[in-house]
Amino acid sequence: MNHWLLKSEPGTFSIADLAACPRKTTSWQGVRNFQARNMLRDAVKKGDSAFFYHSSCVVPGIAGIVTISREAYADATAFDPTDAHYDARSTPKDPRWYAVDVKLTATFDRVITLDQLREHASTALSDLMILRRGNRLSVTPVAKKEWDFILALA
DNA sequence: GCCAACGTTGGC
DNA sequence: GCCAACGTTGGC
Repeated sequence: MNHWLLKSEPGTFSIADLAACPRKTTSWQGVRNFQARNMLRDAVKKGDSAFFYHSSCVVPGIAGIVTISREAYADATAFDPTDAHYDARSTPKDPRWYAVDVKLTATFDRVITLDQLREHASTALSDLMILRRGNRLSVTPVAKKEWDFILALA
């Protein structure tokens, strides 16, 4: 079982929005970056856990945990001309973009803030992608050691 | 709103 | 295949 970190802008879709979804489950769609797509399509497996990260907001940080409840399938938003994530180059026969389903399994009482994570940037979390300069990937792997360390901060 | 740090596109 | 231009992300 692998671990991941998924970014979402709470102004667009927050952990509270996920909590309000039926079965606390939603389709994680709209990823339009090839590196992130490759991870979603090839590496993210059913049963994997992921941190739910709030980005581009007042207090960026990890707000909770989701589990992958369905592995990669074609991202339908790419086929919808009225959708903000429409991509004419993606077709049902030859999908360019993929989604997975995630289910909310934990909401932290307090967000583990980016500042908190940074306190360990030169020690336990020195390899954490989210702390790397200029990192923009919306799907990044989290090593088991890092995962356990971060969990202890919650 | 600014800006650094990318990723993507397209002309050549 | 190179690379300039452009677009996007995301913290501040």
